[in-house]
Amino acid sequence: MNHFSLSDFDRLPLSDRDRLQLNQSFRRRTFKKKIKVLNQGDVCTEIYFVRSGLVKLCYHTLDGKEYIKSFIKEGGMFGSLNSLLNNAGSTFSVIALEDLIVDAVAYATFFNLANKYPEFHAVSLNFFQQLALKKEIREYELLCLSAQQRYEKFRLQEADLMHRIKQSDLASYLGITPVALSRMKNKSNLKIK
Amino acid sequence: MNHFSLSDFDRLPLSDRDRLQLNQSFRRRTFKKKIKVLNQGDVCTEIYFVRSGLVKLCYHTLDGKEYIKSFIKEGGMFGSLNSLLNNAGSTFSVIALEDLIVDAVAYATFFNLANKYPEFHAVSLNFFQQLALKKEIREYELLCLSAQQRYEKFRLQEADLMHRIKQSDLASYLGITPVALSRMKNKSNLKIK
DNA sequence: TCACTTTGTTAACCTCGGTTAATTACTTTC
DNA sequence: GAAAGTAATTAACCGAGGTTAACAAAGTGA
Repeated sequence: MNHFSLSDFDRLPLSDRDRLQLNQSFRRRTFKKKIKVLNQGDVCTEIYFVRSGLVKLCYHTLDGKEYIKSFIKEGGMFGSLNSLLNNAGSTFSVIALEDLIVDAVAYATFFNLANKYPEFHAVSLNFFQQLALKKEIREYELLCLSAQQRYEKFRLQEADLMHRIKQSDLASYLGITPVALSRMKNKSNLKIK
Repeated sequence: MNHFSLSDFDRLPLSDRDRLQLNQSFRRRTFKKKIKVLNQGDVCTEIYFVRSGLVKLCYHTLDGKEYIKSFIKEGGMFGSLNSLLNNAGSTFSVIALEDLIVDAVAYATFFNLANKYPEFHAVSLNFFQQLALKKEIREYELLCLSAQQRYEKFRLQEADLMHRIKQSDLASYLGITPVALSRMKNKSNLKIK
């Protein structure tokens, strides 16, 4: 969940009282690297704004495999759609890949303010629009591109993440094994030489 | 784009004048089977509600391959996010798989009414929420499930579509070739015997 | 600094799905 | 109802990626 950040709220014409309420409803939380921020299956009706650090959102299967949905870094946000919309357990876990600072806010707070301020409603609408668009792009990549093409795209578009994440996590994001990724990288190196 | 239909509007407490305007802004269109309803690359700022029939939303690649994003049947709706949100060309085409009746409405009409009626805003918010959720589920399937598992899931959850679509279109939706799907089907038949 | 753990590389082997092509079965259409 | 087009099946072959395992490299910690 990206394309939307805390600073979006600063632009809203809230009353002093409501702005205070909004600010107070944020709870700052910190997590050490490798700590699980959200556990797959747990209901989580908060939204998290990442101030610094990096997390991975990932599915864990019964046979112990991990598939990475997405990476969220500083400036981004995340939350569980299945919890927010269906009040059900999150379909994925969230794990800190770097020491993490987030601001958490209950989704209910959003709803209350959205009923009061049309501008706020536009913000939340925009958020879900951008999320749907982002998911659609990921769907396209998984459906139409080969692992090799997904790798090249990630390398170009997420250059800064390339040296912040483990190669095995990148492989899991691309939908292949670490062995396959290592193999692939060196094959394309040969072509360059 | 599903989980949202024309009947949602009937429940809205619009004024007589606005309801008339809303009803008048719908344009009924019909398409024969096999006709392209929307061409990949064209800007399309309308939303389509499917009254009867069936369409496929699909990506076409430069080398002539087709990948099916989703099927939309009567009661469902579709539109191009990239056109609605970015005023850019649609990333996919829409093709009628059966004779089709749709009601088309300009997305701008939505925006205008949403600014006027909070209830309307909730409808559009809900729409994008459900769309994001749907895309997330598809992402999960493509990332975590094998072709075989995706086939079984489709067979159970979209039973009515199984005999309305060509096997080659199902294969394209699952992300494999028609040959692979035929092979897979018969392999699992053997197991049943 | 030396042991220990984690991560990445490489090789051998295997499976699944892609490609091509021939064959059969079904639809259209005239 | 015959001809032409469209779908599905099957087989042979190939390549990408999975699996396992052994090894190397790089962190991490007492």
